Amino acid sequence: MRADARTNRARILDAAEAVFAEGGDAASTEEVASRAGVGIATVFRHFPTKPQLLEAVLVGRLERLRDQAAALVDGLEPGSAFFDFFATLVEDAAGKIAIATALSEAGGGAAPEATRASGELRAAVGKLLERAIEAGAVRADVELPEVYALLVGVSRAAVYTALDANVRDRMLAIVFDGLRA
Amino acid sequence: MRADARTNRARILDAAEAVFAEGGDAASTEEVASRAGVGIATVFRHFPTKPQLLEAVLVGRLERLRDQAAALVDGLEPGSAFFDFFATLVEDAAGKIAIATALSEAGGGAAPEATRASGELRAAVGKLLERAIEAGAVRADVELPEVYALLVGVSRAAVYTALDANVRDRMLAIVFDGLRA
DNA sequence: GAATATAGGGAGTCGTCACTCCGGTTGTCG
DNA sequence: CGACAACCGGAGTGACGACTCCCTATATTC
Repeated sequence: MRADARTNRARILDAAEAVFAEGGDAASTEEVASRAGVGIATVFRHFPTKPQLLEAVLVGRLERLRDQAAALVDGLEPGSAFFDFFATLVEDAAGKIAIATALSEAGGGAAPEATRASGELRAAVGKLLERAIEAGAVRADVELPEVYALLVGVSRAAVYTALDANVRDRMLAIVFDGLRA
Repeated sequence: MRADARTNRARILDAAEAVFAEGGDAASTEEVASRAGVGIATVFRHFPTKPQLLEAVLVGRLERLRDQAAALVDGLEPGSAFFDFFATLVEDAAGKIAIATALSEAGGGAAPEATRASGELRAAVGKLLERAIEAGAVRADVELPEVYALLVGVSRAAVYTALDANVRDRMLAIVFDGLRA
């Protein structure tokens, strides 16, 4: 692969992430191309169909989240590691439709890479949850599926209602209380 | 207004509700028309633009929810009235993209009717919450905005993750615990 | 039951968007 | 530095969806 091809690919991915974060997947490919400073054909050469471009963005996001979660697993406090990850993710999701979509599109489509990445993130969150339960910071009868669902739901709420930070924190506090007591 | 016009209008609204519930607002107007058993032109005569059709569906849903909430206010137990409404709404939202959208689109667009209906629903939920707090079923420091945000979020989670009933109930239980303790 | 306004239907129109074709450009390797 | 392959860009193309035009059909009114 030639050098300019590699940098263009990266530029396209960055632009696509920004564009889809703002406009959702309804945003046009042409918008992505112009934001990346390349022609449309270049976008389609790197990602032959729009779903494939969306998948690439999705996988990037999921892997970054997975790495964040994995890094926190080896951190010090299991309890705050779990809650911090939860809160950070929701905070990041505000204004970024794509993150919420990334979370929930978990293997819904027939995109193998996305399914894999989603599974890995889920596993990383599972580890975080497990440690938090062992440390007594989360109720023992809480399981991964409902935690994941809450993560998805609260993220989407943050995206779709123009939530100011205050309300968002109060909402998180309620959910966290439910996870603890 | 002629009789057939009235029945056609109702048929279109019903069809639109079903179609948009399944496919989201990306579903085509032609699909709505054929499901209603009328021509496309008829749909456009009653609702001159697609946003207006969407708004009409939205207002219908919001008003029905508002009525449900209002009916529960005069019911017997304030605590279970609140939690029942919450649970019922989330249950109904599963598989119906439109309900979740209806909740969150709350005055986002410049649609006056929708804004009004959304405000009325919000007020009805507010009453429900107020009574529940007075009865000691919900913590006193909980306020409407975060409750509404949770309603939106949990509904969307139910829609976008293929949530089975079991996980959905466990998720609700966590949120309810957070609202109580 | 005839006259008339009102409503319906389906074949268009127009714009948009995903995707392609081909002539020009540029990195790379001997 | 020159030649070749890899890459780029932008003007197309085809499909699809929102919306319109106009002729036909039906409800209403006297």
